[in-house]
Amino acid sequence: MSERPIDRRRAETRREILAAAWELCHQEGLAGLSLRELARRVGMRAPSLYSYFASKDAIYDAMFAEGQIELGEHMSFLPDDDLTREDFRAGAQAFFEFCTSDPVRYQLLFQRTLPGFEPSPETYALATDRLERLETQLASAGVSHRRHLDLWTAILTGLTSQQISNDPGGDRWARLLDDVVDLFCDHAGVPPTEPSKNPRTTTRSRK
Amino acid sequence: MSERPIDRRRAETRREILAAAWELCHQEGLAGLSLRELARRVGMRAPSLYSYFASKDAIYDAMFAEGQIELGEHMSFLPDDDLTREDFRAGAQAFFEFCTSDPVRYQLLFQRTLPGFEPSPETYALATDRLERLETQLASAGVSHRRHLDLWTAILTGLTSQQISNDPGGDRWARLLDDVVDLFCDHAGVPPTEPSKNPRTTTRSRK
DNA sequence: CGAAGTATCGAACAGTGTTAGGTGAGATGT
DNA sequence: ACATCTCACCTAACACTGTTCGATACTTCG
Repeated sequence: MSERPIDRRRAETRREILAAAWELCHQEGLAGLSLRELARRVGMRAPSLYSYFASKDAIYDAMFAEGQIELGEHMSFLPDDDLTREDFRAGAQAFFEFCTSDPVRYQLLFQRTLPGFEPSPETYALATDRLERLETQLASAGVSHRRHLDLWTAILTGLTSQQISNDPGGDRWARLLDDVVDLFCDHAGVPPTEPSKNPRTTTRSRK
Repeated sequence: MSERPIDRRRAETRREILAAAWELCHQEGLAGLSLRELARRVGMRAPSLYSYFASKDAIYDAMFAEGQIELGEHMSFLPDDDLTREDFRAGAQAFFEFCTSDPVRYQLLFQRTLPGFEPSPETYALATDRLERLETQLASAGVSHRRHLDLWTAILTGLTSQQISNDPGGDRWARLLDDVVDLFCDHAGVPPTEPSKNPRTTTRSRK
């Protein structure tokens, strides 16, 4: 019923526009997205884009949704139950790597930076769903207070945004990651993974 | 020489423009600053502003400088030497309060949000000076590793930005502040203020 | 008073997102 | 096969933006 080839063609063009939008943003910055330039890159004029997206913000919204889905996929390797401290480490690193690998995407997803842009309810639901999943994951490790969830998000976004803003391409804050995870886990009551007979300090894995 | 009344008048108008710019940004958002509207509010037309500021970004730059100076004054109650854990707490709270009390100013000072705007070298020096002062303050408390300075800034900005973005006007992240400061101080080796009966981590050892 | 300096203005330029209305091609119905 | 309809795309235009140019008043000074 909705398999009409005409719809397939439309969806294909939509994807093409979105891909060009990402490329343009990577080149000119997130706010440097110009509809006339975007249209030129896909062989159109600016007004023609409006038959595929209701507005410029609708394009940002679709990009936002894409980014959320990508993040979900990037974090999907984590189990839903019985998270260990090692999982916390791996999760933090995966999130950090996801963010720093594409600052423009990070800016769109996590910084409220575009003047006037707000994700639509359906798109925003992707973000809250992801946060709900994180909530259950933390709960499975015995971290059930919202205080701890809030602390976890604040720490992770704090590190990543400092990394992106003040040392792009470097590792000045990336190197703090493991220590911070241990700090959080100690505070939140996530037991160390290795059955060490010396629980005084963090078990330093030779890396 | 620089006391000519004509210069005083110019400086006065400059201040008037800046005040109107802050007010306009508070109403329309940081990016909602329109030169024509700004000029209208001070009884001018847009081109006249260019005899007081070289560009719109120059206005943002002056606002950035004002914000940095205000932050310096807001944090000036802290001593330069021998910071106690109580000082860390008070400093964190003061910074947090400064940021959340004016999200627009926070956005200008700490988020790289305005497309294309970068503070001028002289203005940026205000920021680096402030960070240097923080560095010496931390060092006076035995916290001399750059890792710890970076961790401190990441934690504070992480908490504040989460507070502003996800719970404006509330206290969801504000309530975490004291715990986080203690967490950091324990990790960085800042001794507790009270002479506790538990001296496990009180030794101020430099590594 | 004339001259110099200062403050402000209108008009215009090159952009921006967005809307209205029109054109031509291809699919569809009879 | 012809008429109809849908879809994709266009041009023109609007209201806005920051910014520049050149001219016009007003102030101050020699």
